[in-house]
Amino acid sequence: MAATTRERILDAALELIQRNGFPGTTVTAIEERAGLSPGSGSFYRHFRSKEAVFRAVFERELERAQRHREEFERGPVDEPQDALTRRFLQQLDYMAKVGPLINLLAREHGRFPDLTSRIGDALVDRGIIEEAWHLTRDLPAGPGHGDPRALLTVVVSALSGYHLVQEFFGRSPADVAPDRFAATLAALITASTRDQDGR
Amino acid sequence: MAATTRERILDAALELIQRNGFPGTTVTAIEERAGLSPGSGSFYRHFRSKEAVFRAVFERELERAQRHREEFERGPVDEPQDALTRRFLQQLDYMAKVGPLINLLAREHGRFPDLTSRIGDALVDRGIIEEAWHLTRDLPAGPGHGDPRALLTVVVSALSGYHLVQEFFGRSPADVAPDRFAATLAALITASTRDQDGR
DNA sequence: GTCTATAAAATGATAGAC
DNA sequence: GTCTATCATTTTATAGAC
Repeated sequence: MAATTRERILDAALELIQRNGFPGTTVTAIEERAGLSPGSGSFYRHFRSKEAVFRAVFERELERAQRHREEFERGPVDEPQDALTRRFLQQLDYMAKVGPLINLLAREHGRFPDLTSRIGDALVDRGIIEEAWHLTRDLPAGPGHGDPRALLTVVVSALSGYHLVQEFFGRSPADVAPDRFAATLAALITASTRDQDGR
Repeated sequence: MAATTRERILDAALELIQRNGFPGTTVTAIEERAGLSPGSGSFYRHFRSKEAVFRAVFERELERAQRHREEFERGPVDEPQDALTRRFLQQLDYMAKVGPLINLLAREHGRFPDLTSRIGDALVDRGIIEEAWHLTRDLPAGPGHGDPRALLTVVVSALSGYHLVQEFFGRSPADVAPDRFAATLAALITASTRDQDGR
């Protein structure tokens, strides 16, 4: 443990920026939450500026996201029918773990465009690629649907939307729990695929 | 036309708060964008405080959202097969129209909890109810799926997610256009429903 | 590495002339 | 209803003692 001051500052900045945004977070508040004397300027022994700490927070969260994704990719997903459901639940779990990064994005997209596009690569694009991989593996005959790419878009949109609605409003659309949501999404995919297979 | 100063201030505040958030928007910047002398304080002849103008902006956007929804509900949706696709495209269009409100939410949820829950009622809950209504009407035998409520959650999540990803990153997941997305989502629903009907 | 003290700028808000 | 001028406060950031 033994968190260094630098780490406590990063924790404090992440927490506060998630809640209040970048302009809404003062250096004084960060110092206070990090256990430093508020207004003392001790912050500046560790970071050059407020923007510098934001970028450092961002980098740390992006690395965490990479690590979560790696352990996620090693997870066992080999069963035939329920594989999709479990896969979707894992994706939701992953989104919850990288929630801080998504919150930073939701608040500050536009302020630091360079960072925004890097989140896009890390979350959405890698999410798409990985989902494509698992869909082709988990479905009996692969995605037999007419437009596999659009199918991916639907899946990624549904997972993202479910997470974000929960994040913004504190509850899911229609108050349906994650497992119920995931099972229904999986059922839609498999039913449609079977249908298109011409059974 | 002939926008009053009050309306120009509301426009300026909406624009700036969407981009920079509430704490990131200064009264001076609002004045400048509204054609007033920046830093003059003329703003305060029209609004008591920065919070007051935020609330006024919010109310105006909420009223606009209600109006958009009313004309939306009067739209003709009576064809059998493509009705769902067109319905989903209308929903996406509606989300684009109430985009400002969604942006205010994404940025400032948590700062004004009373306003957040009102957006939730107006957008998500009314969206759910209306979607339920149209699903039961547009599908041949009604939603034959095993869990109609979870199906609604999937639909609303997918539509919300598609919109928000586009909002945050400037492009849809996997770069699939709205009509392709809507058609695929509709195909999923109808295929699944037929399947459950036991044909 | 943290503190006190403080500089320099920005910001929310007000007073009063026109 | 808008302007100039201004105030009080907050905020970013620095200097120097310990």
